Amino acid sequence: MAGMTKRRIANPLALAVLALLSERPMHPYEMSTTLRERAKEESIKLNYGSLYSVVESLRRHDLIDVQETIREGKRPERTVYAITDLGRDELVDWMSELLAVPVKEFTRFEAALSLMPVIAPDDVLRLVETRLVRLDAEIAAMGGVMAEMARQGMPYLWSIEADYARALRRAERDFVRNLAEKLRDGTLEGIDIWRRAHEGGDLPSEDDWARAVGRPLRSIK
Amino acid sequence: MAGMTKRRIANPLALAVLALLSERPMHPYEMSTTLRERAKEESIKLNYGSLYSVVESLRRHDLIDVQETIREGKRPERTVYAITDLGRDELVDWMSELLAVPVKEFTRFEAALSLMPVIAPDDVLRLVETRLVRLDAEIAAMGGVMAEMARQGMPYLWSIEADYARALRRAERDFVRNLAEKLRDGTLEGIDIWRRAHEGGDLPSEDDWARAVGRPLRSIK
DNA sequence: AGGTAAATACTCGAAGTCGGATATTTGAGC
DNA sequence: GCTCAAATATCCGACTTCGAGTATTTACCT
Repeated sequence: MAGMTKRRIANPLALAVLALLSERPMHPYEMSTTLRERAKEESIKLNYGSLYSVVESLRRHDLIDVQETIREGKRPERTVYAITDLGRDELVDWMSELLAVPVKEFTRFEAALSLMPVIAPDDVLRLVETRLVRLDAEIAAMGGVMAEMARQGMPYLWSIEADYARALRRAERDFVRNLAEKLRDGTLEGIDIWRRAHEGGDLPSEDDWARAVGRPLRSIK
Repeated sequence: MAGMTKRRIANPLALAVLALLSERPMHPYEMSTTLRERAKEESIKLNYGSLYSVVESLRRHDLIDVQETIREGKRPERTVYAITDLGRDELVDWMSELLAVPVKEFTRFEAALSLMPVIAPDDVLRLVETRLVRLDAEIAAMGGVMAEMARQGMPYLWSIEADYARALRRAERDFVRNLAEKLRDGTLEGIDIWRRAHEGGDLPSEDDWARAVGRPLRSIK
């Protein structure tokens, strides 16, 4: 259970393939349409190129097997795959690890926040205000999708990942709203140095910060 | 500002390189140590192999330039790079887009949630309870790091990305806590079908779900 | 003086990722 | 019965990513 050894196959799409094949054998194209039908595309990045290489990789590692290769008329051949016992074990083990062990995810917005001082504070304010509007719109849209799914009689269990995504977006929105306020009223700690550095027209240099703080800079951690 | 054309260079590490070179010219190894010193490694995935290819890619696109190549003693050559005007524009444009436009990020936990029914509900409960403990520990540790940075006189601005990461983790913790409760007291909608499907020893099939709901399955969206 | 750990500075190849190209068949509308 | 869009099913090559390897120099300890 949740063996922490580095997994040779890491793409979540491979996990989805194992999950689908644990229901019944399929060929890759059917996997892609099934994922789309069940709206898993929203939570697991699916693209055709990756699908076929991921399937081939699973086969090489004996987690799935070719069941048959059929050809109907002159269409391209369809190769139908089935999950192996090894694949079933891997599915449970991998899922257990994903559910039990939080891992750090590197998001783009976090990267941008960490480099924020390269943009002048007033410009940042305008940009995050724009983000705020879009986040609110997105959150509302997510609510709409979930309501529609409920209306169609689908259990919450089917859209739980959407609910999770919305919870994260809400947290982001609250954070951004708070940041915008602190930028607007000037209470963000460090904003004075940041603003002065940009007044000269240049980006703030390491020295600007060093002068402002006690001086360390080379002694963090 | 924030031109939405697909960026040929997408790796956030390239953004960090542009940001560093906007301060002063550097060679790649110095970039890596500087990023580490400033704790940017926490928010921007850094690995050596990627660094050198990303730098070469930036050079090919004329966003940075070779300034000089020096050799001290018998050490390997150091190639020092400088940002170009084009690079400065790209930095501002890219940063603006990252700050203003929320994009969907595919997290592993979201993928796992969407495939959750392949594990029996009681097992899922144990797994997410473990996650809950680890999330609490992680959130506490993040608070410790931020407090220590503040103690050393560093402005909040320098650890704002850590604060954001913590806000997301807190939202995740609240979500997971809520999920665990609903699993424990059986109020999670759909749990009965889920549990019955696993009682037979098999994983729930599409038909199990189809029988349980109105029947559509092939008519979602 | 000798040894070794850490720091310096990159290089390489295997593997994975991605979007678009390809080639056929079915279906809907006129 | 003809055409054009959509569906069916996969392949390809350019580009990235990643971890591990290489080779030297400096710093420190005994």
